[in-house]
Amino acid sequence: MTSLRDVAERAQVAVSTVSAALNGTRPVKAETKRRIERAAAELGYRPNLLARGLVSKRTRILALLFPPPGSGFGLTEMQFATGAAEAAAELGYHLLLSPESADPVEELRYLTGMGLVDGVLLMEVRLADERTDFLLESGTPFAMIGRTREPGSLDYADIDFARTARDAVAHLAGLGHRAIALLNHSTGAYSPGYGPAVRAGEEFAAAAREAGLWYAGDVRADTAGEGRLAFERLMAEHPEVTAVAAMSDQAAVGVLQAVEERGWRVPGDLSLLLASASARVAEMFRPRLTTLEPPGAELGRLGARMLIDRLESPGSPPAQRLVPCRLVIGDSSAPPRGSGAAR
Amino acid sequence: MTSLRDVAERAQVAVSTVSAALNGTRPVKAETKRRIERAAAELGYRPNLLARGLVSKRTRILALLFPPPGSGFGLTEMQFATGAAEAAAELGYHLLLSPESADPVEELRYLTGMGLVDGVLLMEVRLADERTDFLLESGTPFAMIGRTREPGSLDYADIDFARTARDAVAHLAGLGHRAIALLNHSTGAYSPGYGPAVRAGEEFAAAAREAGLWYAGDVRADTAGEGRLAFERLMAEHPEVTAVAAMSDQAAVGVLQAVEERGWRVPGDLSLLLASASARVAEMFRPRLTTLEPPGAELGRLGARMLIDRLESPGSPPAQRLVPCRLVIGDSSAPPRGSGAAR
DNA sequence: GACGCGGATCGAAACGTTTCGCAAAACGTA
DNA sequence: TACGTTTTGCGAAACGTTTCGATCCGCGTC
Repeated sequence: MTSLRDVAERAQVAVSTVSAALNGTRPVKAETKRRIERAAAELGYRPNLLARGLVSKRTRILALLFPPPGSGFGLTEMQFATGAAEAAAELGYHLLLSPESADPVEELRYLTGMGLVDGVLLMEVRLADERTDFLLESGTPFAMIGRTREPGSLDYADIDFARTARDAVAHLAGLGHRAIALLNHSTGAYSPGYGPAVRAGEEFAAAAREAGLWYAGDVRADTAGEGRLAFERLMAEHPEVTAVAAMSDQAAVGVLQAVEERGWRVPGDLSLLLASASARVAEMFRPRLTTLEPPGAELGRLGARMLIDRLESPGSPPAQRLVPCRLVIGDSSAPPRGSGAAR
Repeated sequence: MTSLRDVAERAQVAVSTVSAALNGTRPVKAETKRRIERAAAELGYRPNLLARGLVSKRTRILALLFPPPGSGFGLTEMQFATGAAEAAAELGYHLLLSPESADPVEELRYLTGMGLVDGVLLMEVRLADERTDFLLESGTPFAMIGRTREPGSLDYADIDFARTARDAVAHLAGLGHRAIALLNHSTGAYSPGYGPAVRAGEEFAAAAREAGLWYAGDVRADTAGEGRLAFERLMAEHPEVTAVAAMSDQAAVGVLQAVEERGWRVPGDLSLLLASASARVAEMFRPRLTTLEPPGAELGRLGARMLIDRLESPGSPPAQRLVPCRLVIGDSSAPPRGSGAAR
């Protein structure tokens, strides 16, 4: 491993001069600089990040905490990670992928105490999240993908649920639907206060109200089995519902089962929207589902970028970005049954 | 940030003694040790990884290179990452998620040159892979998820394609199929020599031969459109084929389209297997597809573990593990058309 | 009572950087 | 020529560890 000293020797200057020349920390005579750069290139010199980090207290490493598997870790969550890693790499940073153990706060204490990471990127943020409390208290810079209930002046990138819900509702209302339902995540599978579930619920309700649509909100399912039952119950209690938006792809599978069982067809008898699933997933369904595709990679990129901004200019105003899901129209949404148009 | 020196002061001993006591590097009198440990706990001391790494030349950080998005990065690939991160964490290591740029070797040179990572975990390995050449030459420890054509004494964890193909073929043969086809990845989308494509092709052919089945191997598709066309062509040329295994979920979508267009049903008229897709994905299809679920998380875990073994006992014999995909039987495989059994 | 020995602890050096006060050289001006 | 100013480069210290030879102490032995 070639060090700054080797370069200094070869270029016939002092170590500190090499450092200055290579980093542009202070002016170095053009000719000397050239000589140093040549020596560095010839020796294939690469600065040692550890030594640099030790003195500068900056490692240019970001940690991304990811929740234990099973808690709905899908394609979208992976896009957070790859998007963040890419944005970080573009800006000269690295991303550490840290699995979250049973005690996330202890995990964070450990992670930040080592001096290894400059900042933390949080995902799967809950409305009240102990992790943010710890990070605030410990003074560790961080940004969130998702957000707490009162993000105050914290940095975050999240889905624009308000906009997304209104787009979806407008799509359905435009087709002629008058009564819709949101098949939300079940409270059991996710810790209570799981942001997306709560916000989707609130915003779909608001959007439906604004559009003058009847709305059933408290229908919940996360598995195919649950989805089937939930849909049956919904139809029993509210037969007027002609369109359903499902938050979970698994639950959508159950709805399709139930639809088939009663001899119905999608979209003739029921319009089915998939909320929070990539178009790639929606394509696998028959018929191709209309979907609200979450901007996973973009949120990851934004999160990483705002964290880096925070690190490099700590005083700047908080960055808070909301990005709507993209409505990708498939073959599962059509005018409601009995409207005469499609059958 | 509390340092070794603070602990030493509080415990009234020398810095080096604290280091020895905390790491067990050399014997320290029980009472002294207790005193030191108490002081460390009271101060909330955490060793600084950078300083430690600087002298020990070991950071306990592993890098996982992941390919640029678009090259078929799905749920399985993500499981490599999370599995590896978890296994690493269990053993006290960290995982750096590194996006691979256009020049992977330069990327590696950079990554390993900084002294930041102890070893590298490679995925999406090709049969002839320049990255392994570089890593071997530079003496960087590494392990592969996947493998080159001649892995020699390299460490790897890969899918057991031979076993997987035989399981799949046995399943189909047992149902009565006599002629099958593998809908492989198209050569265009993947760099030539993409291991899984080549090995799946070879092993399915071998398994079919052994089972006495007629086999069509050179059918390729990676998108729905390609899948539809490929299937149509297959049926035109080889109408005797009654079962298809698709390597790509997208291609399977195309096959289902084509099946529907000709008024057929799955599995009555065609048995369709999904190779290399998680059961969760297979469930979204109607009917639920029979699938060969790759052991993504396990391969990730194995890869991380063998890399760590290599780091901690460099002389140990190479670890090479093959794990078969799990055959998850869905509703898409049944006796062949015309067999009288199912219709 | 001197000597040697082993266990326990200490102190200093080293890892590869950055940072900073200072000295040397170069230049312009009186 | 002498002096002040700017430019350029140097050397030492510091970051928080690990490592290793040196030192100190108590004890048994002859």
